[in-house]
Amino acid sequence: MPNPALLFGGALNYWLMKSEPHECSIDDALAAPAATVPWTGVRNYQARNFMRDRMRVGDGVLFYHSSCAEPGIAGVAEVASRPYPDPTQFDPDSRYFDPASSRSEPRWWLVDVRALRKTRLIPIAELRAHPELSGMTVLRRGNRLSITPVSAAEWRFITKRLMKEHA
DNA sequence: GCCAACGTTGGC
DNA sequence: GCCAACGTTGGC
Repeated sequence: MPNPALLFGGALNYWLMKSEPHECSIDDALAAPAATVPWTGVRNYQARNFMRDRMRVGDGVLFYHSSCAEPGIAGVAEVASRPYPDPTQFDPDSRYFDPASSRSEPRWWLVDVRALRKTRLIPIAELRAHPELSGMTVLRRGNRLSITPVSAAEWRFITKRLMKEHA
């Protein structure tokens, strides 16, 4: 088995990951040990597949606050672990418990995410206002995916331009 | 709280 | 395997 980094040309991928700030905000993530949090609770197959099959340690992450007063990008993070089974699926006391899953055949996988820095909040309306970002998956009508891919161009535009502007 | 959009469930 | 009903997401 060749090194996956060779197969993928060593190129990193970029992602946008939604978190509800009352569950885990960018401040919460930065305050965690090693500024790292397990991305628990994803119970959507497409989002799971991104974490389980596509993410690599070091991938860039736009940390997005959702279901809150000010939805938008709140910080920059990175993928900090390889995928592993989400422990909450085995915990009967967890709201994410999945009785249909088993330790021998886990259904739900996650990665650890390390917060790198908090940024000014970039509201979703501002993202929509930039034609450069019109192709972003997260902006698509009716999108509900909590994890979506971000292109290298979108990543550059957001991190190098929007994050340097003032609100 | 509304509601569009979409994923999941389950009867057939 | 179809598809109606239902549940959830998440911006507004």
